[in-house]
Amino acid sequence: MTTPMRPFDASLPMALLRAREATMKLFRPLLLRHDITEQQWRVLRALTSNEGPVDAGELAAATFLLAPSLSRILVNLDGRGLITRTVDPDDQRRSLIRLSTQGSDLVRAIAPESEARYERLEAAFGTARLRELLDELHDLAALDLPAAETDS
Amino acid sequence: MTTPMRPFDASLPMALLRAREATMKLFRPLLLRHDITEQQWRVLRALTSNEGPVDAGELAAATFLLAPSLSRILVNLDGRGLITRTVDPDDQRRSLIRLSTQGSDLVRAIAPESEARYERLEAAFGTARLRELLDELHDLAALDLPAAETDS
DNA sequence: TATTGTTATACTCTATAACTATA
DNA sequence: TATAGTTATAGAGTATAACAATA
Repeated sequence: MTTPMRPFDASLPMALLRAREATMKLFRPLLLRHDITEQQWRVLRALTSNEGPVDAGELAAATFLLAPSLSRILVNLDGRGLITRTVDPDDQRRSLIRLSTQGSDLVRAIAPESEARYERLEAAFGTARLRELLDELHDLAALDLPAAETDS
Repeated sequence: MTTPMRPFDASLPMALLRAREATMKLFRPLLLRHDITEQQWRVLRALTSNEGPVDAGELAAATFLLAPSLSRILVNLDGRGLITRTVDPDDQRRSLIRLSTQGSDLVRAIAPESEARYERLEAAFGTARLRELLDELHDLAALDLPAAETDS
């Protein structure tokens, strides 16, 4: 007897992708207008959340970017004057990244439009319902299932 | 008064990405071992769901791939003998795609391992809870919010 | 004329490995 | 020796436009 795959529609990764695409459809035009890629925006957002500076490792983990990808994004954002990078005096291998004034200004410029779109989504889906969904997604991400024994 | 951004953790797109990454971490090694990319797998999975052939347009919509990306993936899968492409006799502009015997064999070979991993996830998160989450994600994706007036 | 799919082109990100500097 | 970050390299996908064939 063979093991059939569950229907494509019942696949959790697909459901997450579908939901993410539907959500991003609302925000993409906004980022495009400001000439920011999704990944660059994730970096700027992560930096906005933190008061102080963040090192590259933390930033990579928070944004789900690989170190080489992040490295290039930081070169780009630095070149555009949106972030500053300084060497950590306590550990000179570490690079401390923070939003520049110009970077903060950009986030502040995007914020109202972004929030307005978010509120439309919230109104359409339901505030309480959205909060519960966020909780469930958070718990799902926290599962941290071990890789199979057969994986290297 | 400025509009502050909501915390990075409370961002729905980030929560969806985080959850998707956590989920895919379980399946990626499996695809890697079979030398299939995530996007190629989406195509194979979409073809598995459908009994009959599917045209490229439907496939692109189902897999969230742009036409040029799909086009290259189809060349690759065709070259590996995993799919067949025929011209639709009723509309010769359309290309009808279906899984080849070899493609079906590959999906059948991956299915048991994939399902085993899915069941571990289901057991850890809860079957009923997962079903509810899938329902909510489905509803979220179905919202289809209109782009803002300011978007072109 | 509009649509379906492919090809062209430039860019970004992914992924692994090698490298530099520091610890 | 190990770690943090960058650079090298190859490959895949994104995105827009242009194109050929068909409707």
